[in-house]
Amino acid sequence: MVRLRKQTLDGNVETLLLAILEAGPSYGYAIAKELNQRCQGILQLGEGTIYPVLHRLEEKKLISAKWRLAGNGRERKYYRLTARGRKALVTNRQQWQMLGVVMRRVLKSTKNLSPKPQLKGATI
Amino acid sequence: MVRLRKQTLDGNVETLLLAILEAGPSYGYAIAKELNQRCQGILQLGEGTIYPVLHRLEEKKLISAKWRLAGNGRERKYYRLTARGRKALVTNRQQWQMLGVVMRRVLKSTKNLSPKPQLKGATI
DNA sequence: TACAATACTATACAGTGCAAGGTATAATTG
DNA sequence: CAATTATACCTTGCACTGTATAGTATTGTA
Repeated sequence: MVRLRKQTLDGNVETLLLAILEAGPSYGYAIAKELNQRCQGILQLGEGTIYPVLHRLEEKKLISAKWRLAGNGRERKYYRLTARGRKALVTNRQQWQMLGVVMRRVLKSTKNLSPKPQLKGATI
Repeated sequence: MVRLRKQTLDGNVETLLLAILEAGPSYGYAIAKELNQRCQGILQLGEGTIYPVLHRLEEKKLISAKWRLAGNGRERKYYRLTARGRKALVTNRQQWQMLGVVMRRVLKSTKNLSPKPQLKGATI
């Protein structure tokens, strides 16, 4: 599997988790499954990644947690988006879009400049 | 100016610098100017960001440096892409594309699920 | 004379992903 | 019954990266 490197993903895991919770409350284990299934072959996030991020999001009050007993007799910690979390998600989407603009502006334009240095003007 | 946050940009500055050097050798101060001009209103990288990154890239042998005296009597440290740097840039572009796939896959699909919970079936 | 622009450097901090290791219960398989 | 797998959570500590801060030195301009 061609994996996404840490550095590339950096700063976006929070956004991904918020986005998944946007669809409705869920818990860590399920979120991991969901995410990894959706990004099969590209991304594989372990629990060591997801749980700490969830805790951070809770600290920042972007999500809130509630323990609940599931049908299978297991305790699950359900998370849901808070109002602040919803706002943050909007911001994060914008940020993501802006990053796209920057990356495209730089990655593309240099590509075109490099093979044929400068054609303008009569000289050459 | 609506700025790109560190976390959003994280892991991509190296790619940006490599991309700019793809067009030909340059030096820190000029790279900064170039980058900031191209991303006016979105991105503003200080020297405290760019120089350390250049040093790291040099350590990793993705770029190589050579001091040269410029016409204005100033010493400039010119950087150029190495073979490894070129390869890294290719990889980074791929990584960037993959991140796009992941983000779109997650950010979009949840958006559609959230407003209207479940319409399939006859109940509701 | 003072200030801006050019040009580079070093140090130290904070945020983030994630590997590694741990606990505990239910369900399945040998 | 024993062993394994799946479920479900947690913590500690490392490495990487962006960047704020501060410092040096030269040239040109007001």
